[in-house]
Amino acid sequence: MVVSATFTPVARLPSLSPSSYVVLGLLRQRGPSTPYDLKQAIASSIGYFWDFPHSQLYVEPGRLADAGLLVEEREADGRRRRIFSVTDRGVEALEAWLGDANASPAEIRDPGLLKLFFSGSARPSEVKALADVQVREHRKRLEDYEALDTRLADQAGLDHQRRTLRMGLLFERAAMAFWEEVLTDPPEAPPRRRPARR
Amino acid sequence: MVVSATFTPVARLPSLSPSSYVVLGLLRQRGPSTPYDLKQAIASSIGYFWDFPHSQLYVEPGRLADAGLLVEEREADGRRRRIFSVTDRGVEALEAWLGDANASPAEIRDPGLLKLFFSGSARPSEVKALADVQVREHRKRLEDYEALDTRLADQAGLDHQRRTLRMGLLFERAAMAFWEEVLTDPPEAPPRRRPARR
DNA sequence: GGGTACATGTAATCAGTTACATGATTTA
DNA sequence: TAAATCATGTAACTGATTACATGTACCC
Repeated sequence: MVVSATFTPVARLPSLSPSSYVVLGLLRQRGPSTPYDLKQAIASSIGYFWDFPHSQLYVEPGRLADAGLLVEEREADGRRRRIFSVTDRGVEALEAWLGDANASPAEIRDPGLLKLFFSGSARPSEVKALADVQVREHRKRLEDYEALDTRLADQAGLDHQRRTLRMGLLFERAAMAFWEEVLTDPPEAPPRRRPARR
Repeated sequence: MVVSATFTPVARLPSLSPSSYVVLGLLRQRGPSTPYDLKQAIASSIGYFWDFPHSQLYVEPGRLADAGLLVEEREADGRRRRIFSVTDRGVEALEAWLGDANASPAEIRDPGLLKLFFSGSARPSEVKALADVQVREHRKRLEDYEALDTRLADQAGLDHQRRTLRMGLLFERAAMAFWEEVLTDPPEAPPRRRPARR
């Protein structure tokens, strides 16, 4: 006779990515939500810092559900949308992550900065055009943040979101100052390089 | 008799990613280089803002070479390393990119901030621990940048690199101030949420 | 009732990451 | 000459993006 051993029926945790935690964390904050709800929530908050296309929000929750961290339900009525909720194990996973004070370092992934870095060989007018656009875009973003901040200030219980936004404000202010400086005091063009090969 | 029409033998440009431009731009700056050279160069400069694992630096140049933007040579001697150089078409592609003043917006991809955002339900001590680590890490990073800046100041022709680094300095200073503020004036914990489902 | 914007999802592709594996050089 | 570190690469996987496709609600 075969004795069935006790084993955990839960799938091995596929080490979770930042996007997993965004999904997990948002569901925790908001309670049961559809992918579209998440999309909306992201668009007006954490998406400014960590964005991804909406298609992810249909795939990633599925993964998390497979891992037992979420459960999926279907609406009964017409749309039959998928509604996800965090399970106890999901909360555990989230809290384990939050409880670990270590985090890999920030990366300012900024295509504009990347261009500046490589603009040594470009014409000064191009650098100026770049900086112009950047100042405009950062100003716009800054205004968005300020409006958002005002909204958050009214509501209780959103202090962590608001605080995170504050870093966004600081960043945008720094970026604006930076690009204005590029305009008023442009970097010097280096001596011409030797021509490329071939 | 078949008349061969004029056509461009160059492969269709697979729209280039930021990493493509990092490779292209570095090769332009440095002249012919091996993947390892690039790795070194990235580690002490643009990698702080836009990093990727070294394996990419063996794959991506291959892609660019297929697209006709680089040429690959082999060392004749023992190691037979692969040496890549930018072609005229590569320079064109790079300059087209630099010449376009538009750039998609920056994303501060910061796992630490992500944790803060979702720490509403965490214990205050956890937030404190997080902030402690962040202050330490940002201070360290700031020191790195300052050392790097001193080195760059000595050399001529690196003004654009140095300028880019300046944004890094501004960011790190802002981040340090921010996390110190989290320590001295922690965000308020929201009222307890309803328990998760299941 | 036709158009437009919002909403919902899937499939194919591709870039990026992880893991592995090994070779070459220096140093103890 | 063994150990350690630096250097070089590939393969498999999987997460992310792009593109497509269609459904539903609202507005004129």
